[in-house]
Amino acid sequence: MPPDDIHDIAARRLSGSHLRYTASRRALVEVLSRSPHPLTLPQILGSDTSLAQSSAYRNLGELIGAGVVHRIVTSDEHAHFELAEDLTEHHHHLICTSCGTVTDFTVSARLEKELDAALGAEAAERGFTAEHHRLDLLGRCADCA
Amino acid sequence: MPPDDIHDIAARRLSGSHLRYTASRRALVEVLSRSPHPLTLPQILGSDTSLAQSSAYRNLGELIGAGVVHRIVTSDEHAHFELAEDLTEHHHHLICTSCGTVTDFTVSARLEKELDAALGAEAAERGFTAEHHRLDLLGRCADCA
DNA sequence: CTCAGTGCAAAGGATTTGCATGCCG
DNA sequence: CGGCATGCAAATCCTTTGCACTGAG
Repeated sequence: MPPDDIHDIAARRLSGSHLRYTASRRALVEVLSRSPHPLTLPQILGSDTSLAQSSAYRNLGELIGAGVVHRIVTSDEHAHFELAEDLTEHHHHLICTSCGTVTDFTVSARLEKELDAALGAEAAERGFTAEHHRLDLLGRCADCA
Repeated sequence: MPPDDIHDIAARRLSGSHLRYTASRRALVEVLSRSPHPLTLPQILGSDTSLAQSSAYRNLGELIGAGVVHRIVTSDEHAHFELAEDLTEHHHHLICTSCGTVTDFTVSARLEKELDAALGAEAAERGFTAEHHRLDLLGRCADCA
């Protein structure tokens, strides 16, 4: 999907909640869409000091509420942010327990399907309404090994 | 495995780091071993007010360091604690995005094996040293549905 | 004009840490 | 006796919130 569409979608989802797709919000989506992996708030602000930290958190919150951004919680001190899966594609995370870096990866469609089947059965059995699954691999990244 | 063995193992692992298996620590392990699912610190203290909150956090930290306890981070405000997998058995979590409750479940050995194979391959390809994987199902529990 | 967006400063809240005391070995 | 363990209170630090001001439509 062409990069521009992401902004169109984001704008549409925000307007659904009477929220504007301001330059700040567009910038956040832009940064996240360019990154090959989820980013922490410090990383997001990193270069661009023009946006106040509180505004960044606030806007990410709005974007999350609108289903544009997804927040990933690891044992790392900071949370990590990435675009919602339906704006990218379903994937999983390699999480370095040493430096906290999060990297994306995918598994075969077949395995993915088996997972969904197994999880769906488990959920049904307990009256649990499944929203989505999370499969992460924890360990040491090449740099920290 | 008989419950008592858990304490023996815990004591042994702690002593390896010159740490004592005190009554407080034993109590923490006992509470976690009796619970059918991971607990938050407030839940752990819950009934037993005899242990100071700071000591509970500190002891859980020691137990985690000794590989006796495992800390689970969700988007919930509190972290959840459970016994290390080698003291129980490999399992996964159903996490309620509404009330934060964490419930255990397992999948077939065959699927588990496929997962390990797929994840292992992915890790090897990137020079990532895998420690363990995490497969969770997020959604609404029966009570919150 | 109205109301959402933004920055700054202050508040929140889970978790950690400093320090003095208690207690096991 | 020496050193870990514990309580209490204070400190941390990511994240959220209050408030006044600015700006888009």
